[in-house]
This record gives sequence, C-alpha cells and structure tokens, in this order.
Amino acid sequence: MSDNHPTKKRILEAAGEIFGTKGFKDATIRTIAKDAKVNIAAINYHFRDKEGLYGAVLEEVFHLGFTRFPANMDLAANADPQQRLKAFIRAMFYRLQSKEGWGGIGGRGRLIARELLDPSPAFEAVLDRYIKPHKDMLVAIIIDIMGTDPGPEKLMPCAISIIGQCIYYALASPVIRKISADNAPTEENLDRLAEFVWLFSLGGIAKIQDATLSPTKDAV
Amino acid sequence: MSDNHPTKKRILEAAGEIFGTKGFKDATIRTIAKDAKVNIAAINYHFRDKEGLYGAVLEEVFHLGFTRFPANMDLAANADPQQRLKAFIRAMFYRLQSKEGWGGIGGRGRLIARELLDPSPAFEAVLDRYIKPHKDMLVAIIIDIMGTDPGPEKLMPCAISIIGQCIYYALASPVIRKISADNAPTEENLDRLAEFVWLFSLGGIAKIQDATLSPTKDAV
DNA sequence: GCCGGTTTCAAACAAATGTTTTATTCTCCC
DNA sequence: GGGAGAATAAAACATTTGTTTGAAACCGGC
Repeated sequence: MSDNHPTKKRILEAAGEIFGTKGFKDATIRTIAKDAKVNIAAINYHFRDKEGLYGAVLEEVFHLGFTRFPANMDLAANADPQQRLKAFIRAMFYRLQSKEGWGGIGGRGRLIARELLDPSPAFEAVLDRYIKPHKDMLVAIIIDIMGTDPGPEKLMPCAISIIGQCIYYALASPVIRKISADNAPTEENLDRLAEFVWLFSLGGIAKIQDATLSPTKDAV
Repeated sequence: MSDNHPTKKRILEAAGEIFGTKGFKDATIRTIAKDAKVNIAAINYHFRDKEGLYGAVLEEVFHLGFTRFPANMDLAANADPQQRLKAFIRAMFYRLQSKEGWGGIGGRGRLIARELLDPSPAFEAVLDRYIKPHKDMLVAIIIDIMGTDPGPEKLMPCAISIIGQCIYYALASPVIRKISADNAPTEENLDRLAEFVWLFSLGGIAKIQDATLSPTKDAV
C-alpha cells in the first residue's frame, strides 16, 4: 500500500467534496465511489469504513489548509502586531474560502462549519493539532496589540469575536448571498472582506481594552 | 383538525428538539414519534411527510423566538441607538441560547445554524418573514449610531460582523466549551457575553466609520 | 514464467427508515 | 344511540445504504 496511491487519493478528493457539501450522513459511499471512479468496496478496503474515510478526509483537509495558508501568511514574524492580525484574518478567509484552500461554500469549507456544530470523534485530534495552536497564536497577537495581557476575561472573548466573524462568512454565505449579494464571499472579494473584519476587530479590541467589564458572575 | 391539537403539539415539540440536536437527515420519525408518545403514522397523518413536519417546526420555532425575544427587547423605541444595539444583541443571545428561547446547543438553536449552512426549501419563507426585517432593524440602528448613512459598503459588513459574533457563539459552543469553558454560552452568562459583543461592536463601528475602505473592486 | 500478496470488482446481505395500508377506536352531531 | 368522519394503531412495503464476500486481475520478485 504505497501511499499517495492514486485510488486512495481520488477517493479522498471526491470524499472531501461530497462530505463538505452534503455532510456526513447525507453523503453516501456510492456517490463518493462514483465521483472518484472507483468501486464501492475500494473505499472499505482502503479506509475500513465510512467513518474511517471521514477521519482521513478531515485530517487531510486541515493539514492542507494550514500548510497552504499558515496564520502568519507571507509576513515577517517581527512585523507589528496589527499587521500580524491582518495576516491572520486574511489567512483565515483564504483558507476557508479560496478554491486553493477549502473552496468555500462549494467545497470543504463547510466541512469545518459542520464540525463546529457536530464535532465528530475524529475532530478531537484535529482540535489539538491545529485549532488550539492557532488560537494561541491569535491570543498572542491580541496581547501584543494591547501592549499588556488584559487577562482571560477580555482575551478569550476577543479571540472568539474575531474568529466568529470569519467563520460566519463561511457558514452563512448562502444566506448572505440572498440578503446582500455583494458581501457574500467570492474568490474576488476576500481581501476586501478580510480588511473589513480586520478594521472592525481593531476597533473592537481598542474598545474592550479601555472598558471595565461587568464582574464575571453577573446578576443584573 | 382543531388546531393546537394535543397530538400535533406534542409532535412539534419533540420534532423541534430532535431536528435541532440531530439535524434533518439524522432525525428519524421513529425517534420523534417515540419521544412524542405518538404512533409513527400520526406524523404522516398530521404533517403529510417528514419534510412537511420540518417546515412546520421551522415556522413555529422562528415565530416563538421572535415573539418571545423581539429585537427591541424591553426597551423604549426612542432610546439612544447604542442602547438599542445592546438590546438587539441581548435579544439575539437570549433568543438563540436561553431555555425559554431556542435552548442553545441542547435544542433548537442549532436548527437555525443548520439552516444557515444548508437552507431548506422551508427556509425561504422564514427568511422574508423574520430575518430580513430583523436585518433592516439592525441596519437602522447602525445608521443612528454613526449619525449618517455611510452607504452599503460599510453598513452591510458591520451588520454581518455583529450578527456573526452572536451566531458563532451558538454555532461553535461545543468547541468553545473545549477551548475556553468559561466563555461557552450558558443560561447564566448570556448577559456578560452580550455585553462583551456589544462593546466590541461599538468599537468596530466607530473604527469603520472613520476608515476609508479599499475600493470595492480590489486588485491588491 | 510463476507465485505471493495486494488491489479491484460485481454481487449479495442486512439493517435502517420514510411511507402506505388497513383496521380499529374515538368524537361529536343529528 | 347510531353513524359519519376524524384520529390512532400495528404491520407491511419499498427503498436506500453501509458493509461483506468471494472471485478475478494486477504486480513485483525470484
């Protein structure tokens, strides 16, 4: 079983597409096999079962996305933190949306959104290997922007707000297209959308830095 | 077929829960029937088929959410726009997350997230009836905060960023819980999270208002 | 050239699931 | 109180779908 086996590769490719657009349950082995021009049994032979295939797809998709579009996207490590945030957000948009990455709504980008909603058993590994380090990177950038560590009560929600905006564009693009077609993500407007989210987030961070938040145990 | 028929009501209740947690395809009418303590055939009898049931659930869920937690939540219409934004965001959090609303991750809140990802045929109606007016309300608030209408290039992305943050908390709460348990939405911290998103967004709006954005057709 | 293991293939299997059917029970109105 | 229509129940049906099986084809090494 030499790796990057052509059959295996074709299956992974087709599966990424089908799992992304239809979701785990709606995707059928038969459709994947047909798209990959492969016999049904080949899938079970190479990946044990449907879940095994899904796990392999997930790992491959994350690996691809984070190597092709790393969080510090074409940027010197000593760049000023605001530019690093811009690169971080741009990388996220490109990773999620571009054809070269997860292909946005038509493709595997949705696979990630689905995992956020219903984490699969295979997601746990991906979480530790890719997502947590990615989050730490963002947190470090926010600290640098603020100049001091404001503590987790401000840090984490900032990170969530930033990531949330990026993911939402990927998640809701069918609906965004219906309500405001110009702002639905496409290959052409990723830079514009990323720049917007960047500016918006810089404003948000600044505001949060100055604010005194209600105590954690709120009983308003 | 007198309405709020007890059987019909029980089915709707159970279906909302099951569809929300499992999604359309994973939910089986047998499970729903069992939870509702109803014969399987009763579902087809009252709702024609599985899709008909789903449509009814969707309509009922949106109606409930937007009447119980309207966007101007317990607030005078002439309140200052910043407070109106705060109320808007709080309403969204409560609608999505509270037990009395869509019950967050355990319940029907996920149903909405699923619709954003894969809009069903039944979603179209809900979009016109509930979501578009809701969006218009937010846009009006943003205009009031800025003092002038900045044009759609700034308005719509602001609205998307704000809504995106709220939805993301609902969508990703399983993952947020794993990464930063304190900030996963619960019945108790909704006010705190909403206040955070409000402040962050106020900062974002201010920043965007002052910024000159790249031209729409960007070719950096 | 042939033999071992690997890979592919077509067909069959078994389980799950939406829907329909047919009979029975219930409910209300005359 | 009886009957017509609505509502419920149990069982059967047809389809989809993940998986397995057993045979055929392929391939590298001796």
